[in-house]
Parts: sequence; C-alpha cells; structure tokens
Amino acid sequence: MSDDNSECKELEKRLRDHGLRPTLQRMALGKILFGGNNKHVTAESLYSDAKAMDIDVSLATVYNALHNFTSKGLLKEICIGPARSYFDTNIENHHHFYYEKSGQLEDIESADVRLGQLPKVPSNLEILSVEVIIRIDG
Amino acid sequence: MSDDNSECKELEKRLRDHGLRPTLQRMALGKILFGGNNKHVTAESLYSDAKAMDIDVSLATVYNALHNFTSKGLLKEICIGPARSYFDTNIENHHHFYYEKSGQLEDIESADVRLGQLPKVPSNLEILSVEVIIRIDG
DNA sequence: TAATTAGTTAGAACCATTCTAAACTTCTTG
DNA sequence: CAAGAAGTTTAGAATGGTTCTAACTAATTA
Repeated sequence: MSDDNSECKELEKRLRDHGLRPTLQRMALGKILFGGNNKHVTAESLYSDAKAMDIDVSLATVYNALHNFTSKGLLKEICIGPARSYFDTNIENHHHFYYEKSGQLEDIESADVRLGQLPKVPSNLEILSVEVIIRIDG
Repeated sequence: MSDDNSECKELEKRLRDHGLRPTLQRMALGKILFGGNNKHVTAESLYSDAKAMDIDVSLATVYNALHNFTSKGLLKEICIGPARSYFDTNIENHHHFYYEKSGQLEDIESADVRLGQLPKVPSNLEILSVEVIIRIDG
C-alpha cells in the first residue's frame, strides 16, 4: 500500500492528472517533495537535497519543476523577502510564521486568522490569494 | 506654515530627530517621499522621479536613503514578490492590496483585518510584524 | 518505429541589489 | 573659522537568485 512502488504509481498518476509528464527528474523531485510531511523548500534547498540523495538533476530543472508544480496547483509559492522564493507542499489555505534569523517557515492554520470586512475591489477583479506572514525575531 | 522653507525645516528636524544627517540628497528624496500624500515606491521609481525633477542623485544613494529611512522607522519595506522591494511612506500598522498586472499597491486599514488567536511562538521571541497581502487579478 | 512533442541541461544572460574605495560633505572641537 | 573626524555619495564592479538559450534527450503518438 505504501511501499516504494505504489508510491511511485501514485505520484505518476498525480503528475499525469495534472498534465505533467512523469519524467525521471520530476518523479525524483516529486518523491522528495510529496513523499513525507509538508515541506517548505527553496530552489537551492531542493537542489542540494537532491544532490545529497545522488539524484542527478540540474538547477534549471529544479526551477522548471517547481514552477510546473506550482502552475498546476501541486505547490504554493510564498514570497517572504526580495531575495528568494519559497515553495510549500501544503496547498491548503493557510498562513506563515517566518523566523527572520534562521529563515525557517512555519504554517499557521487558516482558521487561526480571521479577516474582517475588506474594502471592496472593482467587482470584475478576482482575489487571487490572501497571504498573512508573521515575522518573528528569531 | 506650509511654504517650501518651513517644509524644509520640518523635514530637516525629522531627519535629525531620527539620527540622520540632512544631506542634500536625503533632503531632496525626503521631499519627494514625505512632501504629499502617502506613497509606495521602489528604488527605481524613486530614482526616476528624482531624475524627472532634475535632482542629481545616484541609484546607490537612493538605495542607501531608502534603507536609512526604513531602519529609522520613516518608511516601511514591503515584500511583494521575489523580484523587487516596495517602500511605503505610511508607517501606520496597515495592509495591502497588490494588483498583479499593474504592480500597484493599495493600502488596507489595519482595522479592516482581524486576526484570531494565533499559535503561540516561543515566549522569548518577538513578533516583528504581521503582514497581510491580498493579491488581485488586475 | 518514425515522427512529433515536451523536457533537460550547461552555461550565459539578466537584473535588482549590494559592495568597494575614492572623493566629498557635514559635523565637532578648539 | 580651521582642522580633523566622522559620515555620505558615487561610479562602476560584484553578487546572487532566477531566467533564458539552444542543443540534446526522453516521452508520446501515429
């Protein structure tokens, strides 16, 4: 049920269902990203995780895969600072603590943040996302 | 009361009170930033505004001034995306709409966003800020 | 299997931002 | 006000995360 082989099959189906070919590289990166608990990664961190597991993949492909996954809804991109993008495997509606010194991200459940009545935006425009980031001095 | 000269005096005092020498460049940029309504600027936009007003200042100085002002609490830095930083002359506690297509920012009053009880963070760590960004498809 | 389409790659390019170090201002002290 | 100290400005180089290019390779379709 949860052996390596069925995990692969599941991931392959997940990629295909989202219109992505299950290439070697996407499967390998997908296993790292979706194989356990939710993760927050950067392109560089995922690249070095892959390297550490002897997965031969280029940095460009890591960027491509992160963007492919994001555009198909398998990841969420989180903008924390001007320097780098984080990608979150938790695609539920939720928010984040950001620890400035360590660069770590921590999820906040959506239910823990209540939004009051907001100023209305021109009616034909859609709200793409509501992001709450709480910066912590640690 | 609000003539050019007293405006200068006020700005000069404001800079000094925050531990910043009122240099020609900081005064000129300060007049653009603090001389009217609240503004959202990027380094590049402020640089070209200055150029358009025949103020001779280098891009490096614009970056220096923006960071000086921010570290002294005269500006707030807002991170919208991985590509560029915005600086806001509204230093009240407030939030933002971000129009993705035009790159425009619009303030949301703090009172319009209510936050529920949040997961507690280790007690010795301080919350630096709570940022809410609502992205709009327009 | 051939033809077609999509994905991967190394390295170059990009671009907002930061750094460097020399020149210049502003401030302080006598 | 002069002289020295401290802080600021600057052009241009460097940085670093990300994107682009174009040749190559893999996956899919017919």
